[in-house]
Amino acid sequence: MSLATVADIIAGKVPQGEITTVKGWVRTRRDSKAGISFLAIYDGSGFDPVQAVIANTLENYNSDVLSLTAGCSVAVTGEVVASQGKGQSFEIQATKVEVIGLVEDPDTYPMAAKRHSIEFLREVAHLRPRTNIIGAVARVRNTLSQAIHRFYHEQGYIWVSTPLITASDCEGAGEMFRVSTLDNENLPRTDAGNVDYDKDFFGKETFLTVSGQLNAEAYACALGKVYTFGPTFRAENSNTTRHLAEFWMVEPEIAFADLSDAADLAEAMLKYVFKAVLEERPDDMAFFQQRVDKECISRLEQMVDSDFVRMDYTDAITILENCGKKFEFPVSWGVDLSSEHERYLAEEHVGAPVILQNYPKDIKAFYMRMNEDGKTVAAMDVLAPGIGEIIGGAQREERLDMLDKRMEEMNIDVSHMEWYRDLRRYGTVPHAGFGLGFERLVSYVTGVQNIRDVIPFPRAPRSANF
RNA sequence: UCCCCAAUAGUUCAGUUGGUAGAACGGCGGACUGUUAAUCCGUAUGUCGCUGGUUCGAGUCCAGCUUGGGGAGCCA
Repeated sequence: MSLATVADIIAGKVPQGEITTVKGWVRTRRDSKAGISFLAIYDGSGFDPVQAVIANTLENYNSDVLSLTAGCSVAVTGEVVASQGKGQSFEIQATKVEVIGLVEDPDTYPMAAKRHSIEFLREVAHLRPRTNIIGAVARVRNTLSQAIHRFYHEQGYIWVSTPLITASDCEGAGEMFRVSTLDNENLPRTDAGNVDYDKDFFGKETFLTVSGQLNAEAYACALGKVYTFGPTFRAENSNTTRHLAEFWMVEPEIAFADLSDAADLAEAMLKYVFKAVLEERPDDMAFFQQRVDKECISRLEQMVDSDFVRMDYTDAITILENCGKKFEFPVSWGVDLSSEHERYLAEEHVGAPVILQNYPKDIKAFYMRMNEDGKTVAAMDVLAPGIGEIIGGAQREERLDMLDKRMEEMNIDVSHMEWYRDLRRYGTVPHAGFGLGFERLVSYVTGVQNIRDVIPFPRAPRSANF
């Protein structure tokens, strides 16, 4: 007797005639008074449940089997046989049904109904992985995550674990969460009356990181090709379908590389992970295609086979100015593109993700490399239809004098940045990298529109439940 | 943070000019069937988000608040 997953049984990987046990949860029960019941059992191993056929001759048929409802946990033992019914190739002819855990009140079990709004499921985040859609999201998310690690590993990148607690308050990527062990009710004060962070755990002000990039640069300037993949925190009061206070980010950093190399890497990485999802999760993707977004599979298939469009910011402005469309925010060279502009470029003008490059220096961060024109920096954004910015990256300023000039222009406190300047003082090299918002990637791949539904327990302003 | 919309049964929703609460699904009971989110019959659902106001009377009108959704800004 063996223990098998639902996925292996319905895929025919368990030989017919073998006695096996599956452990999982009941999705539905259908009774036939002709003398049998059918249980659809899922265990998370794949999208489709396995059917267990249970004869009323089983000793606990009346006492246990007939009281099973959606959500009950069971262990079913029986012979794997070819199914007599339509809808599945293989099923289990049960010889034993063991009830592990009943649902104590089926009438109020939140997951019992057939259809739920995605908003309701958000309120029961501890139970929603039991649904088809959130289960599928979890598997696709895992596949994307594994594929990202595999991609960088195969390309010779080192995975660097950058710190989540940081003292750099000038990363410029947004508001930060304070990390402190001080007693808020009784804060220590300096003679001048300010909070005395010398008394705090780290002896200085500390925060949760908004990006691992600066630390990743240090390792790239020693190990060549590195990446970070971990959680990131932004205390911005953003209430949208594409922002989280806690999200995961993939940040590769490449030494001896320029902007074009970073764009090449972004394109290759996206194609690699799209291909992995298409190959490894056809069951879940078929569900998303049927119920969430008709285009989700064809979109990925097209992208795997086509070159991404690359466009300079300056050319994008010309396109927007001449497209004849009225925008709420007027377009001219030097403005930061807003959602409507990015949407037009990605969704209407190109109809696919587009890589925008070489932005005006005044709308970008201090560490981005100044171009020869003195007006633009070697920055890039990957804009995805329906999502917007999915990747933001740049070639880093490797020239110390230029870096200092930019930090001065942007009023950045250099005192925390000496270590970062050292990277330019001791054997500096051109290098480049980008940040990929992992949840935005999951959202793009699955077609699930709200970012709060592609992370297990979303954290957002006024929302940190479970 | 700003703009718009919503809140009624476990869930998804309907509820007319203000007159005392309804359907479907799910649950429960039964019928029927190698069933496929089965089908058919029966049955119970409830602090109408909260507080106040208008009114003889408020799920319905008004104000404030709370929560949720969409859009914008910020960004990944």
